[in-house]
Amino acid sequence: MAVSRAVLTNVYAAPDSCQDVRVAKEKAASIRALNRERITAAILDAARDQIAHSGASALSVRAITRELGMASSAIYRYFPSRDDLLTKLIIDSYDSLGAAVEAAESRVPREDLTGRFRAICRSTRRWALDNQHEYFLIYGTPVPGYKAPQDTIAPATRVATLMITVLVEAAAVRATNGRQPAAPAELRRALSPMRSSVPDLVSDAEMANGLSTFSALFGAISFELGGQLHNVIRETETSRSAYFEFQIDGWIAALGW
Amino acid sequence: MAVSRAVLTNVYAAPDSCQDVRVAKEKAASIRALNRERITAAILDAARDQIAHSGASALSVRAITRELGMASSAIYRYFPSRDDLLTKLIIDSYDSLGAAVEAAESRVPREDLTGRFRAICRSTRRWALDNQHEYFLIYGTPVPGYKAPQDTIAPATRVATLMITVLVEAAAVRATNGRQPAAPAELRRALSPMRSSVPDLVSDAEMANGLSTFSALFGAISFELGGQLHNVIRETETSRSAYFEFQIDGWIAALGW
DNA sequence: TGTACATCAGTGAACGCGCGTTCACTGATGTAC
DNA sequence: TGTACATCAGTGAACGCGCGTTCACTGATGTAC
Repeated sequence: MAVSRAVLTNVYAAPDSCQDVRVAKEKAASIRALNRERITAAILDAARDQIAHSGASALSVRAITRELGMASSAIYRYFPSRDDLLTKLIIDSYDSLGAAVEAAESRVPREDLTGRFRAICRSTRRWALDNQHEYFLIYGTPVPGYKAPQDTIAPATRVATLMITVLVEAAAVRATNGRQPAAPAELRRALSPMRSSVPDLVSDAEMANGLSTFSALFGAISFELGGQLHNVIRETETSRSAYFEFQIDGWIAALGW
Repeated sequence: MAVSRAVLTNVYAAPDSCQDVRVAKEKAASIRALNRERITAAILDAARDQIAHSGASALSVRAITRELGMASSAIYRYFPSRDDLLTKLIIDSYDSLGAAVEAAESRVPREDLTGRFRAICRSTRRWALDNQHEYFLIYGTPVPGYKAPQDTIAPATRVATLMITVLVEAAAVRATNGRQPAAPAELRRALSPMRSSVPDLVSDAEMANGLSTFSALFGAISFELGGQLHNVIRETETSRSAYFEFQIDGWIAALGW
């Protein structure tokens, strides 16, 4: 009980700092609202810790509140149910990955298309290695019975959107050199849902290729994290990245850039 | 209780058939041994049903015994613990996939290398679509805290072994046409664990390429099963396979065959 | 600036549930003579 | 072929645990006058 209090006190004590006071004034935020933000963040942090330690399926609201030193019922002032908490964590994971990849990609000169592609691949892998359980939370086994709500869609597409952008610009470069052959009707029909969010400039084959490369990227990462490379690729970071870089070269070649 | 009995009776009743009697004679199997086999199989079936319905993490020995109408403690006459049961299921899944892929591959004429490669890809996907939860049991999120024992290794490598065989034969064909350039030292070192089970005939680049293609295959399948193609590729079997066939062509091209 | 009321955060007990595993037991099957 | 003993399969009660969620409550913060 004493320990619990200490944790909560730490959480409450934070508003002393200058920045927090400024923020409080700017937003005209009440002590209540500030604490609410702070504790919500503490809950999410504890939840992420727990996922990182024992996986998403073991996520338990009781364990979280225990960690924070609060009554197990208190969490219901912040999240209506375990599922809502899980949804929030999923959205945050997508956003965390999306932000990391966007940041890395934006540091490459716009005209360096393969450089931008490489940056996307590398930063996705980097983030996955640094956040293994969060990676599997969003790209691992679908949780049975869990239906992803609407709000997850936008964050989920950030990396794909970036990839498509690069694909489009590459197609623009290629387009000055000549037209592409038409894809078989069956493939064209298969791609129709994706077509609606990709300019006509990108041919069907380029689109399908890009998508296939995209899933290959995640396949490579899942293999590495899932232990499928055990006894196959040396278990050092140097070797693992050397093999990954080899793969990037292959993907670029397959894209015809 | 009455229902339970009925279920068990069904299980026990089976030895009436000619085949079972023959098997019993051949093996000089006692009624006890026969029942043991039958009930072990019934437990595994129920377990697979449960996995197919609610995923591996929800696997519960109590639910299995309930389904079979036996006391929850009875299962400990067959499996020492839940973890051992899970291990057996994992091994069976690997074997089921392995057998399916080997069967499909063996039906293609030996000299048709790309045909054999195609057969491996298609049958892997087919099996995964038909056994989604078993697929995620072996290629999905690693179960936290679960350490795969030695006995899973051999079954786990059946598909990969098949792939390597085709790779080796392709390298033999290629070898008559000329030598391959040496791979960078870093990549060569990264591949060293795999090297020990692949003949020198296959160059480092070919090996790395094959492995990368292999993970791309599983990436593609995981994307399809995991719902990542939702709103991207039309949700019909025709469209999904058309896109998959397109990918196979890409992989073959990337392998340089 | 002070007071009265409304809102909110957090508590602790309880509900009802399911889980894996152990244990002493009974009755059926198998084995040795 | 029959008997005596050993092995095995299955039972049902119990242990000890953790879970998500509800509820009536207390005390602190916020708001309107």
